[in-house]
Amino acid sequence: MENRTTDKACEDCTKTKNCCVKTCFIEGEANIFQELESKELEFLINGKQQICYKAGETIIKQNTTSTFVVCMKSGFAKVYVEGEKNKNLVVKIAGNGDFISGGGLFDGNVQHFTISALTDVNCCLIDASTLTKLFAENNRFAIDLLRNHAKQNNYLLTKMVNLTQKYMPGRVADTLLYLRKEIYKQNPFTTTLTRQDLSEMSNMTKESLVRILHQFKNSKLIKTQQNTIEILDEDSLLSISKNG
Amino acid sequence: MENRTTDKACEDCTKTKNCCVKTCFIEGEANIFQELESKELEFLINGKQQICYKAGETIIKQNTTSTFVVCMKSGFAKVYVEGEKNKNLVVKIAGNGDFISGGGLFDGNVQHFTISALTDVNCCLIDASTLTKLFAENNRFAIDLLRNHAKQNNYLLTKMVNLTQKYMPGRVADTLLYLRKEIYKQNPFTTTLTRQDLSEMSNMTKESLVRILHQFKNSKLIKTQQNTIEILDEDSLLSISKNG
DNA sequence: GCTAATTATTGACATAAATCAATACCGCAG
DNA sequence: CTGCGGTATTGATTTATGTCAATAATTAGC
Repeated sequence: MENRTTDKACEDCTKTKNCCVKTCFIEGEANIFQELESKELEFLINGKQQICYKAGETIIKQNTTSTFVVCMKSGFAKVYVEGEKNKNLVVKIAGNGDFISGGGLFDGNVQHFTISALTDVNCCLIDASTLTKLFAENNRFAIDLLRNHAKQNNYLLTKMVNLTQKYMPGRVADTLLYLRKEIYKQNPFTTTLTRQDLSEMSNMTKESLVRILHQFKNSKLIKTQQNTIEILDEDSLLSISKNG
Repeated sequence: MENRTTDKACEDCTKTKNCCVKTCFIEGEANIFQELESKELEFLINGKQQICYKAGETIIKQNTTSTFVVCMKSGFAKVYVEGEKNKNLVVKIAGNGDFISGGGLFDGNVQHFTISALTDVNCCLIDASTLTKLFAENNRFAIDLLRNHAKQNNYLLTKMVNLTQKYMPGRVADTLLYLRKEIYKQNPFTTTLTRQDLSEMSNMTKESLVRILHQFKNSKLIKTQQNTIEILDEDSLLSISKNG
């Protein structure tokens, strides 16, 4: 838990205690706090730590023990598993409002993935014990947490099938569509992900990824300029994703 | 939910209402009911259906809508995702006491995998609404369910990395060790899984699986006789699993 | 108990994708 | 502006694994 920095936004948040949980997680993927009453939120807020990370910093390190759950306030982070032989598998990109549980929570407290900041990241660390204490008062909150876990489960299942049963072009198409639709939500999107990162999302070498991007470019499916990618023919990418 | 049969065990259970949840899930993987009080168990038992399936029958079909959670009482079932092009991926084998949630529970009620009986199976179907009603009375139960989901999550994460980052021998070694340690829990074990099933657990073609088994046999790592497999050199298999 | 139908095994070949290697490009420190 | 470290791109080659095809071995039906 080294590498902490405190910027202006964090100071503001500490002062008002009104920023992170209460205000910032309304729109997120999980929207996990919607069921909480004010006093319950207050309880959470008192227990949390709001931390800022610089791009490149490690937020959670795989195989370390911790009981924190990460709530993203701003910025993007990559969630990945470090395999043997220096091979990583990027599981997902976490963005605004995402609630990254799983890991060791409720299961031994050992983190099963590393989370690393792609941009400057402002996030909260909430201790698991704070969460579980709330269950007694508000069981709908437990259901929300379960829903978050179930979604994650189904996401992993789908990803596993995609990675094992599709050829490279299909996997790259998946990665591009995921970034466009789920993460950046705009069409020419600019990313801080390197080709290496993209290849680790798509389960292939960086050389293979580059070649596929080149093919897509030649076929007028996408346009690329350094780290800016524009999807020109979404329908074709979708059909490639469905394995053509 | 067709193909229901009722055998003696089920009749007994219906009479006594003391069999499935209360008695049979003490030793299971999840042991999800340990936190429940008697009257809460009674509530569950009243809402459940105890069903017997014959080997080969489908218990849950992917992409159908249902709100059931499956609790295995006896027998084995395979849990698999049906991908495109008739390619399946066997995610896990469910055995005695296993609690198979995930699927659509808390997330749209659409099943994300198929469960099919490998042997005759005796199991309970419990409606999700029955479970969630219990949360209000007993929040530790929610935590147990969360733990079950978290374990499943971490299992999927590990499996995903294994399937994508290991060569075939490593994947087959994983499959054999999994069956021996987690499922059958004895050394010469006899399985009803076909080579096709084994290959779908290991993400390869049946031909490749057969070849690897043959290699293992030649190297004196295992002994096979039809559907009975004996692991002779567990240490070597473990080292192959760690990628050699 | 015998034929039909699955399932398992083995071999020859094709190919998707990794590896190795070389060069080109870019951002940054001086 | 200039050289340096990392990132990106492209090509040549190797290799792991799938596909196709033929045969053997089991299991199931009559």
